[in-house]
Amino acid sequence: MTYDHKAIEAKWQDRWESEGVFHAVEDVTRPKFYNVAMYPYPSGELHLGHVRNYTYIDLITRYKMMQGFNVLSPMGWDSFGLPAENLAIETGIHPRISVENQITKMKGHFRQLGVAFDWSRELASHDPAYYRWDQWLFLELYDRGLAYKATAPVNWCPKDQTVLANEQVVDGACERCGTVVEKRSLAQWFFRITDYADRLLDDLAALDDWPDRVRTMQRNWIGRSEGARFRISVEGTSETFEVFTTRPDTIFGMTFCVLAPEHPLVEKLIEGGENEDEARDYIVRAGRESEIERMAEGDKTGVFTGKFALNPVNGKPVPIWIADYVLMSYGTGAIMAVPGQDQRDWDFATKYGLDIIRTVQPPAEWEGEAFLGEGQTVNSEFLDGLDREGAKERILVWLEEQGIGERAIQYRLRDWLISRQRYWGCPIPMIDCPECGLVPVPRDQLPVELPDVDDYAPQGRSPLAAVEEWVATTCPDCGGAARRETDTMDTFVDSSWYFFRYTDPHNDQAIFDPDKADYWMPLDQYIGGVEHAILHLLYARFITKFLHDIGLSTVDEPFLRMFTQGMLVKDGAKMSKSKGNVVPPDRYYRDFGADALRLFELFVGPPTDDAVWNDSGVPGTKRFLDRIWKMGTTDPGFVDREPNDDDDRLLAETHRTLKRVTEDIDRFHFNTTVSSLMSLANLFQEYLAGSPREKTFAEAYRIMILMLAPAAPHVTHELWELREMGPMLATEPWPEWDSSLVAESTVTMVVQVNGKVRDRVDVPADISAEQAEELALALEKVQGWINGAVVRKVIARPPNVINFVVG
RNA sequence: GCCGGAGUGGAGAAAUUGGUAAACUCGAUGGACUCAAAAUCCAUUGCUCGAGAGGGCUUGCGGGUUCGAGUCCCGCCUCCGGCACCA
Repeated sequence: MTYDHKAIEAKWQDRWESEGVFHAVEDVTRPKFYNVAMYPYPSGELHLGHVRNYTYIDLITRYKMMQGFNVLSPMGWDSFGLPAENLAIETGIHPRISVENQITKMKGHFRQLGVAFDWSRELASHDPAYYRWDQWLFLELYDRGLAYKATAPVNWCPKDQTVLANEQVVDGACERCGTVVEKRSLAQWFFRITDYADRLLDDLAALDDWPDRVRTMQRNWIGRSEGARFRISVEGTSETFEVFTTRPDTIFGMTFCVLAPEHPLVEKLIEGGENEDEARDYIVRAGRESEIERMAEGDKTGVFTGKFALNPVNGKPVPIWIADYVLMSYGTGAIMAVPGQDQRDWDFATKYGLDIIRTVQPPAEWEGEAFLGEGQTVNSEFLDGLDREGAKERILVWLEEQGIGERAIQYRLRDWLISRQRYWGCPIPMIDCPECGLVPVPRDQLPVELPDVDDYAPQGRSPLAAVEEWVATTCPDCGGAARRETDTMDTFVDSSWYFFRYTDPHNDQAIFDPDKADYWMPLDQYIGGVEHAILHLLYARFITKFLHDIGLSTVDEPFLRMFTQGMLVKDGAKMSKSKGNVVPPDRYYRDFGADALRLFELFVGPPTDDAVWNDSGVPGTKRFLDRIWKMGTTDPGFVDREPNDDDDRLLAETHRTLKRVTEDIDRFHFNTTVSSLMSLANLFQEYLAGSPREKTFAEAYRIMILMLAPAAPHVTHELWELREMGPMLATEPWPEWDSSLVAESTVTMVVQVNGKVRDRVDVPADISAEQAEELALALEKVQGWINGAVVRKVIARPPNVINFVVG
């Protein structure tokens, strides 16, 4: 017996839409619940991996709604970006057209899955009505000095012909296409996220409902180091350079200094020197190599500048070297090298025959290598005898007194490089005027719309640069001829604030109404892939803090509770379009229905873990739904009799299941939610096979339908209506369990002898230790195992277990 | 190298606090129904010794704590993820 899933599912999808069941309106009389799944890139296909995520978000939406919350669950599109643009290069079709087609397709998929979204708030980042506010946000950042243009060595992807943010370089390669990135020195736009490094780090501590691994990843990414920054002068000149160190206590062990090849002082140091040619040669080579190539060589390389630096503590001259193991992008691009206490400096010193002075006393048996452990400070004049912390404190005070340096905190986090030399993104709203310099586009001229181009192919500059009539403009300040910025923004700018826009998606006067944002923010639940643990989640936190600082948001953390779901794996790889192993859900909709598919995706394993797709699972969950359907539709009527033990047990088990299911949903154990419901259905089946059904069954069945509703909404809505159990199920309150029914009256007690299970016996739940012992000792098997020996000890944990220790 | 997480039957897995290891589902085997098949229903299904009654073993490996360990502690192995010349 099977139900007509096609007809039923289509019917309820229509009803939910036409009755606006999931349309959310601010309502101060009810607690709100803001529930968001990360907005997807509109790839056109919703595959089984996506289905898993959206089933989770939908289950929560429906469950919270039944619990009486005013739930907002919106959906939108991360529609700018490279995939659409690359498709345009291939086909010549404008990305807007392909993206909008794909959005239509995907909306159809969401509908077929029965996901409860509030479509009235739909947004798309490629829509000028949306990206206008990206540009506005950019200008707000610019006004406060948090958006700036600077020339710096940047990561360049030669395949995609664009720069990449630090976060988008994985193992030295482009995150998108896997091409090894090159270093290039280019003038680019940055957001000064490093200004927020401290807050981004400190506030992680309060995000208790985030997965620990995500918080750890962010903490490591921000990478806070405490130490000192101080100036070192170059012997025989008036030049100085600055270094950062976490070990100022080892300053007496500085036997040389190293500058990054890109360091601005390098040119002055080598010019006219004995080593000039060799040094120039080295700098050119280092500049050509990617970071991977540098590291692949293994061996550290460098070249002597010919100049000496003076150690500020004792005036001793030490050679200044250039080496690419010092990075221009971290700290000051220059270091004091202390080979005695730093392995990298040790390697370099031994290779080039430089001095090594130990300033921390290693253990007696210590041989070779830098010593990084704790020990007494030695060879360090006024620091001698102090431990690490004592020496650190002492030298910091000394450096500050001398006016040479100060305490400093250094972050691994770099500023966020947001410009891209690509077409399909939000134009940066700036104008370059030969007279006035960089001038922001006045806010009343926003949006700066993306013009059409003939050729999307990247050529090392944005395709926009070829659109002369667009680039040529007038300066808003002086009215003279000027040119527009042709780079577009990283799409992570679009996604760093879209959850604010959902709260007021149609506002054309402001980015959003702060009162509306105040009602909905922060998100009560955010769900997405762990691959966004650093990029998107860090950027979104940064922009939220900024919106807070300029008075638009009352919250400075956007996501109260974060959930990262596992991936769906097939043929040993994550299910994704780029891996070519996606399974579209269509066949499952057709053969088994969305409810069966949803149920299996919930059942397949713990939501946080990766799950392996198994094709025979969906028929299994469909069988389960068919059984539920059969129980509810083939009704022989109820016999009029007093409830018996079977009825009592049925109701009690139903309430126990209700408790378990409620708690499991609350802690995101959706797989056991489903298995509990299956177990209960098995009991129903057993009950129905026994004595004729009494009206207790109707109550148990009603609770079953309510519990199943968030997971399998279509078939449960139909049953609810068919059996005339009430108005629309979606808005029915979540049931509450009766604790007197949940409590067990009889428990199976395990009887152990020397820790081994020897028998089991049913006992009253409130049995005393004495009674339990008496009862257990009387058991034949137990007697057999004790066999006359002395019982030395009895551990009774009634009513669960009793253990006789025999000697 | 550093920082996380994981390892349980043929498969996915379960076991909120240290108290019946393997719930639930898939798969497999046998049976009922059927002319037959599908569907459905019933039974068996961790390994092992035993004709049976029943016993022994079992949560990556080796130790430990405990009356009792998948769960806690110590030492390993393997896999996955993140970071990685970050001074």
